[in-house]
Amino acid sequence: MKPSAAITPRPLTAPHRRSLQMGLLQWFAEFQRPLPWRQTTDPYAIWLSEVMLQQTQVATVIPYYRRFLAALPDIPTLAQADIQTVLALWAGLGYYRRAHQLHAAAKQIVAHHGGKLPADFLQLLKLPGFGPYTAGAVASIAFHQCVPAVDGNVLRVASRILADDRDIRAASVHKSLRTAVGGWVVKENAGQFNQALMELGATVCSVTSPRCDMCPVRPVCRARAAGRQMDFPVRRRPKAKRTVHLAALHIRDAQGKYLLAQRQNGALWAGLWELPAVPIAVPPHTLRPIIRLARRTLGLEISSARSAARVAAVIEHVLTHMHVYVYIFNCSLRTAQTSPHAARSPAVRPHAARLPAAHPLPPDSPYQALAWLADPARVPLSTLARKQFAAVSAASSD
DNA sequence: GACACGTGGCT
DNA sequence: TAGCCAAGTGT
Repeated sequence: MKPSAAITPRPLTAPHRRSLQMGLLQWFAEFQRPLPWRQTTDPYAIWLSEVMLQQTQVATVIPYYRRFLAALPDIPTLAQADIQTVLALWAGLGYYRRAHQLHAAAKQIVAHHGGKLPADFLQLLKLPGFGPYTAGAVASIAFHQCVPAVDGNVLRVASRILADDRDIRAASVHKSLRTAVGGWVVKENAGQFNQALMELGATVCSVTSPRCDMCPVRPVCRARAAGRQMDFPVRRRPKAKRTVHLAALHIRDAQGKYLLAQRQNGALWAGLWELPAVPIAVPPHTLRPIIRLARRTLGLEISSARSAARVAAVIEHVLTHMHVYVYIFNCSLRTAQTSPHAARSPAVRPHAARLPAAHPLPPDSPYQALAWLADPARVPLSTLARKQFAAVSAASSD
């Protein structure tokens, strides 16, 4: 059977929902791991554990959690502590923004909430470092609010229970699953229920080898019923990187200055400088076909005297979403354009215009400015641009 | 929606 | 081994 199109899975039936709730709570009561933050009802301690556990494994967190709580046992103490002290306690855990935000939130709590965590999901969400997960976890575990706490484990568990064939990586699917799980939460026992779901994901419903034989939720799991527990969650195959070819122009004036181009704001590499380049469909052999493109998209009149010039260097650069090949040509401008002249295009920014001899650009150019620069290192360069200059200087020293 | 952010563990 | 992933958030 062809996999169905990605649609919102139908909700659990009421009997299945009740079976899930009871099975999970009983299982959790019996089999939960005795973790330090499960021995407390202090909202601050619970908050601290939730922040430390973000993208960080339980075993790593435990010693940091103990040490931090011993040194800074409550919110006022944390709020008064020097940030250096906080960071020293966090050192080695990673994601240091969490420590800054924890500290900032403590200060806000002292200033605006009398030193106590607000006992409400939406209030918590306003504090630094509280996203939907942490606000849900603290609201339900510390304050018994009936809200879901959906982390990576819960996403996986819910995806399997519902046999959800949508891409688990999409934020829209996270949101949809948060809503679904919100309908499962046991009102009187929200904190226990949420922790049970996470614990199930961490210890039974694992990524690579779900142990369905010991799963309390097996009777309601649609993936298991179909014998397809390994088919969920569905992860979109990372899109194949598209390949982009660029012809870049290595142009120097009589003083040896480089002609550089500054990327448009909002574009890839926004505001950074590089050799002026034009996109081309296929790897080029000679400069000839580039000349017309340069005139149209860069406003540059390339001399046709060297139109048979070959590629001087090839750069390869890989980004998250594309594979870039840059073919560098050594070329020169027609004489009229090599002489300095003032910027007159509105596309040229004032500071660029102060640079010696900026060039005007067509309105739809991928660049916001062109300028002659003696030393490219003095302007911000993308990694790709650094490769360009490395290649150019290597080629010219041959 | 795509990325950056840190570190450790696993296949 | 080169990714992938772990109790995510902010931009």
